[in-house]
Amino acid sequence: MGLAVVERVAGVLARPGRGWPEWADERDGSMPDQTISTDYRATLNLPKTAFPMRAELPKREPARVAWWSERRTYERRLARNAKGHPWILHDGPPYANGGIHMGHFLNRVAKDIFVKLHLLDGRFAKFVPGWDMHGLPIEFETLQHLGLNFREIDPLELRARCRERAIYWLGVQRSAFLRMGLFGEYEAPYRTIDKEFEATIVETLADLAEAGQLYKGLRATLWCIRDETALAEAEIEYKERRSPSVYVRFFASEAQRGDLFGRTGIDSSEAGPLSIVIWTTTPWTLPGNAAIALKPEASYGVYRRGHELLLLADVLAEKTFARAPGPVAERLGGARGSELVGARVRHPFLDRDALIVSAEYVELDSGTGAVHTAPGHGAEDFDTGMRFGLPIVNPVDGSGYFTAEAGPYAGLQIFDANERIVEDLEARGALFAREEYEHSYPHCWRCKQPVIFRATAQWFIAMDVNRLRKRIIDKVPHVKWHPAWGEMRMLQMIENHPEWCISRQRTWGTPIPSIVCDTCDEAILDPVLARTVAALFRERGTADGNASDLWWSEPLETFLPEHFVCPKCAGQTFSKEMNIVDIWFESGVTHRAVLRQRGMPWPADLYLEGSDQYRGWFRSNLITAVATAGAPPYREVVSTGWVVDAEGRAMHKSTGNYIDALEAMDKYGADVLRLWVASVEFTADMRLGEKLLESVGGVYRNLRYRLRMLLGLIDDLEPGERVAREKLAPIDRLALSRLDDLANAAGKAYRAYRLHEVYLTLVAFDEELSGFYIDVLKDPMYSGARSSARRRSAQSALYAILETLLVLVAPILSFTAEEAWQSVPERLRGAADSVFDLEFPAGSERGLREAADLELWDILRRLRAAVAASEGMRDFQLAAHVHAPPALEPRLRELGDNLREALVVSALELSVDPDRAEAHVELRPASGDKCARCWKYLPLGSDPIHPTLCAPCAAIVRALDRP
RNA sequence: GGGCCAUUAGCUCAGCUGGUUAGAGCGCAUGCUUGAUAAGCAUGAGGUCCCUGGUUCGAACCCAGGAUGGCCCA
Repeated sequence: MGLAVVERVAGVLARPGRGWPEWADERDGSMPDQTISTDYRATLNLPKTAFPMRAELPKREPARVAWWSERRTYERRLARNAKGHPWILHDGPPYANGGIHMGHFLNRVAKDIFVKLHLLDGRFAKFVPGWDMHGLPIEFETLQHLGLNFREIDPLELRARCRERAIYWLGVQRSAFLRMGLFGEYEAPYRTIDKEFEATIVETLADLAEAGQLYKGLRATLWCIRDETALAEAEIEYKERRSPSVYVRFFASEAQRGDLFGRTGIDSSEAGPLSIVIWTTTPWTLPGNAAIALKPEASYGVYRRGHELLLLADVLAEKTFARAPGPVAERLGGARGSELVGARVRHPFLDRDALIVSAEYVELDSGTGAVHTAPGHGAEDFDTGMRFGLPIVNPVDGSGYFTAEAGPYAGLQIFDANERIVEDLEARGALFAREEYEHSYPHCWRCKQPVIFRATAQWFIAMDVNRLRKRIIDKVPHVKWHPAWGEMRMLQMIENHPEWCISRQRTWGTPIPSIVCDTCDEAILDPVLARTVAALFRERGTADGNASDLWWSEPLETFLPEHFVCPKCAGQTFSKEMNIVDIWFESGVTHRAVLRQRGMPWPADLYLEGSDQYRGWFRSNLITAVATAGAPPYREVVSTGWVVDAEGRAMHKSTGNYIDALEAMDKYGADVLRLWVASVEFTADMRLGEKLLESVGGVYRNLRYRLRMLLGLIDDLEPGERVAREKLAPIDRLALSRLDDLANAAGKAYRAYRLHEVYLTLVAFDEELSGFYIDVLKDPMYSGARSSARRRSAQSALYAILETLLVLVAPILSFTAEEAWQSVPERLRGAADSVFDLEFPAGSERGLREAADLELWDILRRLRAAVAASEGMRDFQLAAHVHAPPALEPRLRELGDNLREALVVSALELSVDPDRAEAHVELRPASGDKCARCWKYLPLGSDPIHPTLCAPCAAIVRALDRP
């Protein structure tokens, strides 16, 4: 028999790579004694698994994406959940015009995590991704690419080119999204160019028109007089330009003079003409003047300067007077801007008044503090005009010539008119001073000519018709906002925002099917016509996404209802208007175009986007939903912050701190980046940099190694040998109570969208698992008899931990969880082909038993920590004496040998100590000698054939020797 | 310029309605282990809780003002 052992030893030593290191003999004088003791290593049950230590994520992940796709893992799980309660995260469409950055990564992965969570939870969590594919940035980029102005290309041709471009970018983004490991209907996403989508847009317009929610009104737009087109902010370049800078007197009439004297506390006997002095660099806008804006809280004074009286801001008086030679001025009286509101003065050359109004934007570092206001010629002026009900004077035509409304200047080109106007002002005595002025002025990106502001007719959604604004505000609190301040943010967006202008004079988009009466010029958006248009889109559009080309390609008669007459003048001939709808309106109807389709309910359970979407998609969807369906399209809204660089600054391609998502995945692997998403508080801004990702990589490795250890420990467990929970060894039962606790906490955090809390919970458990439970189990697992009840109990608990941990971690570390699940012995995996076929642990109602278990678990951890932290001898060299208070002692005694295991000592004594409130451990050297096999200090030599072994080890080894 | 958000250890974050000595993980240092080994365990160092002022017996926490950064507007 002895020989048999020696032979076995020889076999062990001969195994490649498993010999003693060369330095072993010099290391410790006792080595000769131990040489034989190492021989028993082969009789231990050491961890065994094929799950590799090195993740090699960038290499392995793409194969896993293909694996999921081939096995249709998402689709099959969704089908299995078909009877479950739906849980729908409605996807906000990214814009299809570029590659993907870490902001996309965060957004997609956060969504994916919650989709997977709910799939695991048995919910019908169908996820239909979408893309926003129309709009100016794509049109702009395409035109630049072609080197053309949009008037130089046939609209249908331009639309075809834009469509190609958008579809190309959709493809680029989709493949990057799949690389991230996302689940969802990526083979059939929704696109805003789909015929059903475009039809829905137009139908929504029809509904709004029918409800009287649409109107056509004026709006100040940037306008290029050479190209005769409205421009968007993106099409503007700022260049230096030289303009006349003029200070102009607006004289008060006799009656107006009296009013102003009263307001400024000046004696009515004061002689001389009174005027308010304004400053402008665009004299040609003076024909459009309707008001003078003052800063409400600023102080204004009336100054005598020679024979005349001048009113302007006190802080700017000296500077202004210095521009025109004259006597020293004397302040006679004054008032706050707000006190002057409502007064009037005469227009310098037209027969009308200018009203004094207030505006916060008036600045006091240049000019006179009295701002010439022409609502037709400036965005701020326009808003002020709306607030004070000023006439929107628009005396300029599309090519930059004055109309009859401009009186004496009719027919003049506006910039040419500057000189004439200044001369006339001078002749009338209205010119206080003039200079030339070099300043930054907006120019058209295409023709490089200076642009102007011009009031144009646009389509609006009326926020206050049918109390729409009020109805929206009432619904906002019905939504659950994460974080909670989102509610206030949204309320402010709705309250403070003016009317929503939904028309654009562009080509790449969905048409607003409005028509103009040739007789009376009335613009009409007829619901019946609009529905005809939508129906034709559905009927004649193809899968290419060209349905709305029909508005360009077909004559109006195709759409016009029979016997249609102008509701205003009964005219019978009409023309198409060629406006497209704002893309925010397009994405604003995704809830109509996507939800309720393909078995999804309305409203959605969740919208999750960056915090810029309070202004954008959250808002646009809310408005169209309340306007057409009377309720918000979402039950809950989660907003995320922005990904910024390691120093907290915004990422830009131009500043070089930009991180490309594909490159990052190639370097770190999607799972490390996914873990980063969970590791940060995503409702605030998130910093990201190399160093940070390295450290997340460290946490990833920890998690991975512990999964590997669990896999290694359960390798030889047979399904039939799994021990029922009630029959587990006491410490294993405690471990499962702790596991339930984890599942509860993680589930709660997940469902509240507190990902970072999930992460902290998992990492903390992982530490506890590794530092305590696994450490404690090593001895029984390694040195116990292979199929002993003790080992099978421990393995059953470890298996439960592994499975639960994989489910908890799968939404985040999808690749790693799947890889680990595939490394679980097939016989244990049962019917679950994928980790995503498992069930999310149901929340347990924590009972008294569980609470008591957790308490005991913590006591054991504390006792073990005391042993581990003891100086000098360690672990099995020690024998422990636990002194327990009377209430605790029986509970510890029930643990039996598990108590000794938990402290990782060779021997344990337990006694009651009535004087102690807490258990206390006293340590002394263990008696006996180190067993060559299990390393515990015990009496050795009970078996003469195995003199270096303790009795239990000797019995195990003998059993192994039997054939 | 306005609204909102953030600021706690080198990094990522906890810190409940104000209450002893402000915690965790990662990283770092030191030691142990060599039967999780490109691993495991223990111990330790590390903090002007952004700043200033106020309220309070007591402030990371409440109030006011400011700084820096971010988002949305202007």
